[in-house]
Amino acid sequence: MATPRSASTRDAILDAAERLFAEYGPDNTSMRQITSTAQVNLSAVNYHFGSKDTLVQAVFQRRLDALNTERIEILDRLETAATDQRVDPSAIIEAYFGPLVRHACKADAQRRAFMPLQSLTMSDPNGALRALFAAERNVVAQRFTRSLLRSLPTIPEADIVWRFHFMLGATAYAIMRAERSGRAIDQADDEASPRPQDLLDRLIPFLLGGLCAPSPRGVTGNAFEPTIATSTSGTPP
Amino acid sequence: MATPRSASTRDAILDAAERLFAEYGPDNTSMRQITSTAQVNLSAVNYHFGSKDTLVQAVFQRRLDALNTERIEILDRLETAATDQRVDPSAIIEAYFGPLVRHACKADAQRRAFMPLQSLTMSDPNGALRALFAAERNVVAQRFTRSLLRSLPTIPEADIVWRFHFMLGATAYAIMRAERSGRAIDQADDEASPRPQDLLDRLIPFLLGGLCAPSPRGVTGNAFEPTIATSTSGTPP
DNA sequence: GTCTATATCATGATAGAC
DNA sequence: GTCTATCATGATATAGAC
Repeated sequence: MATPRSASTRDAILDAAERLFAEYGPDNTSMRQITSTAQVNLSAVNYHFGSKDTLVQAVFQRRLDALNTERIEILDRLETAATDQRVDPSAIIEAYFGPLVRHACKADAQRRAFMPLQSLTMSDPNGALRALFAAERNVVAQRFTRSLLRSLPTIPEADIVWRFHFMLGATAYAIMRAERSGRAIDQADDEASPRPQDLLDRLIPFLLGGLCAPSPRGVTGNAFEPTIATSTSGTPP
Repeated sequence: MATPRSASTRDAILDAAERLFAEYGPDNTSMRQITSTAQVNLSAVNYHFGSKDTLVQAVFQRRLDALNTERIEILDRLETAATDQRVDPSAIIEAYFGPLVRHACKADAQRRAFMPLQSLTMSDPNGALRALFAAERNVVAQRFTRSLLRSLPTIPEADIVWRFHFMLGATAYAIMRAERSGRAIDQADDEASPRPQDLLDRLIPFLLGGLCAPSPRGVTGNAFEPTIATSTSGTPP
């Protein structure tokens, strides 16, 4: 926000941190690893980001913004293309999870290994990260939840919200498995990463099947509600 | 294996480590925190477990063993109760994921907060843990995969295997969300934890719907195979 | 078996010259 | 803005008395 002069080293730090975080996780990545990988001075990270926590935050934020922008663009196109407002639910799911999977599996330009960010967000013990993302994630999640509601009028809203979380979990886990099989951050071949489309072909039918599953006996009571707020429901954690 | 004398302090360490790991993750838990919580000496953990890594391993192993034993017992009962070998698939899913969810949400005796172990296993950056669990997990996963195959003859085996992983991811994520909302490790009320049955009532239909979803166009080629090996398929990562 | 005391090391952050 | 040098802290692990 304040002093973006010499964006070069700043971005070098972000890129290096992103690679290393993807491989080892933020906790197991030292600032010295980051700065030596980025070939910048150790103090540069404190100068540009203030602290390691702020750097972690910035790394995640950068990718999350790009991801959500792409997701919203796709959904916009889908909704304007549909004559009525009933978009194919499979396309909605693809619009949300497709960019995530593709980003996660992408071999980035010269560097390899990209961050399965939301996967790591899941398991971070630092609550600050989660809180920071909650706001922005809710905006796009609400868009998608509303679109799914219109597309699947027979599914109760509470089920849509719950199952959206379940879908996220299934996808995140699948991404991690796919990423880990890529291994070895230092290898040079940029195209050996697992094909994201193969994973999506397996994943989307599962997600759609789960999303559209019949609700059992009367479990309409919102025992404890997930965190994506639609219009009515609050956020307990 | 070698020297189980004075199991008291050993178990105290395991219990304390389990609580703290669940709250902060193994990486963000120091041995000093563990030993002071367990009210044992710092050196005791090195004496009993050799290193911190071995302790982490032991903590996970203990719970995983109990979990798998329970799962197999339930599945055994289901299969002997069924006249033919076709068990209700919903019951099979419950047999696998029910104990996991219940364990994760359980308020343990005097202590509160239990570990969502497989959830953390997902995100551990240490490959050793994963490798260690792979063998034992495969044994029970194979049992369940075979049972699901008999129960759902129309679903291709490859889909069963893939979707088993997706189910694991959805469950792990849901557990983490439920656990995190429990918060605060030191509070005294043992029964305030989220009801596991409420979560299961939401989760099982989703899992069943995803598992039984129709397979789309011909994606029978095993592009990259998940790690649970049945009879025919290998394990690429 | 258990403890005190300590060795050894890596981390995040900062001070101050340039 | 960038660097060197350093601080203070907390980590795991070990040596050796009891």
